[in-house]
Amino acid sequence: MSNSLATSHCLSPPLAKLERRGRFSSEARKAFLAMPYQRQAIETRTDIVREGERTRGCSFIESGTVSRSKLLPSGGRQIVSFHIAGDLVDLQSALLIVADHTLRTHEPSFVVKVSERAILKVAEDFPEIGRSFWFDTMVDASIFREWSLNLGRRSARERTGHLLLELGYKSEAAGLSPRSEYRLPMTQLDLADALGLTVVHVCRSLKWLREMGLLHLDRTRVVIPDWDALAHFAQFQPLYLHPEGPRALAS
Amino acid sequence: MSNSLATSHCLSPPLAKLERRGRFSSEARKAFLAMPYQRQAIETRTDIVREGERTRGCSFIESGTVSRSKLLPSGGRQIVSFHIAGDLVDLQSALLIVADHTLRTHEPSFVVKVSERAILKVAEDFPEIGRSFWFDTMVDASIFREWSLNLGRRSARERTGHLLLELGYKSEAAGLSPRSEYRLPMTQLDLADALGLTVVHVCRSLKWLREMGLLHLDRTRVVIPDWDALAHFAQFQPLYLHPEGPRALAS
DNA sequence: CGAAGTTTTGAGGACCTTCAAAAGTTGTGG
DNA sequence: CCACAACTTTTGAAGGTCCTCAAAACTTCG
Repeated sequence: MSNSLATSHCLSPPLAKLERRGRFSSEARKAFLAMPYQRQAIETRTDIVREGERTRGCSFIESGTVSRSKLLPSGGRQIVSFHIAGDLVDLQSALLIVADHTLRTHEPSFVVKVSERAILKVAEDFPEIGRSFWFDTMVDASIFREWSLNLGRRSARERTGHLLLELGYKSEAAGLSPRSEYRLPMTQLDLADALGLTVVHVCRSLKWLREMGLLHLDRTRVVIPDWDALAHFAQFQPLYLHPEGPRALAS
Repeated sequence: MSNSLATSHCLSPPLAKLERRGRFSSEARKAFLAMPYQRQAIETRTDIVREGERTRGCSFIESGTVSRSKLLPSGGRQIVSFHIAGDLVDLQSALLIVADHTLRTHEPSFVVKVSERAILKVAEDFPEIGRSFWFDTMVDASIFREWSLNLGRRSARERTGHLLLELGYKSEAAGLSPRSEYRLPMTQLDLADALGLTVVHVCRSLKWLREMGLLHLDRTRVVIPDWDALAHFAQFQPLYLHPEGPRALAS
């Protein structure tokens, strides 16, 4: 748990993500990077934020993989999203007082924590940053809507394919890998919890996708040999990720 | 389609919703109500915004009921949320350039449309309003997460009960009715599209809930005779609606 | 009053789950 | 570096939830 100070390149991944959608002024950039933070190395399968607890600061992912999940009293778990390097995975803690879901790592990760106050201040002082945060929350919401569609209206095989396409797409957008070949640190049980299925059926769905030539799996490596074929099968259209970025401001 | 001008009480329902979570300064309130708008009467089952189209202005609900839904190329439809009087149902159009879902009325409704520019300006000029918008988007996102849990991990009966509890809760919070007795303008087909089920199975689920004494249905009227019993059965906990409101600003 | 839409019921079938166990992989300590 | 334990993936068999197809009863609206 090292402390702030000095050249804060730990905040670069989230800044880069925000700036993919539109450049900031250099003052805004400077103010963003000047936020005090704490950097933490988190090991695999460790909770960063727990459902029901009061929020304390906003966590960004510098590197690694994190999921958001919700628990049912009866024991069921639903993963509602996966996040990778650069994701502002915990922006909601800036305004929401109590966490409605759990954040947990799926591989050794580095997490950068900034106080809510600093987030809210930089959002207020630099409206371009405030809008960028708001836009990020909107895209998040859009992704949740797509997951509802996935869970409610797609078959297990389509659902599985769709998730793997989304992960590839986001990985490429974050500059981590080509979209059709990436590392997948999640177990099939994790995938099952994200897909609203059982491990057994995820395994069978993956097997079917492999047999159809739509997918190659090698340990933790996903290869999508024909992106368009799988995208067609799973009805994947990246519109919901809003790659077009936010509305440009007219004068 | 009457025009702006004069005392704008059409914007009162959305303003009231925002102020439930924390009062605005009188200048902020005045600026909010001073936004130019268009008021439209929309008949039942009419699209306000269509998936894939460019966004043009933000719609608020003055009165009525509206759903958000996404379509599958294969014809499936998934409703991802329902909205009632006061809901800022279309805030995302302020920043998202192309709509990722459709907004449609479920009863005759009055909708108030404000330009994105006016929204962004009032959010910038009054940070308290900007934060309030952002908070609203966050709560929206939280509700989508809960729907993912609902679709992925609850049985048809639990799912159905959970939705009816959410609608009652929101209806009471909006000051429209007691939570355990409200009007439901949606058909069972609509509920099916929201629950990821078929009409047939929604009908059977409702029948079962009725037989268990957890629910009374009288035409368009829902009565929940024992709120706690149904809430226990459906594992409904309103935490995800964040009734506690946004973080109060220190200093 | 007739037409269109909505709700309800029945019967059969499909998709996904549950339970169980084997095979394969990863991590740890001796 | 091997041995062993814990975990993960895979396969099989049986069963249940939810779907499909079909049609009747009921409601709404012009």
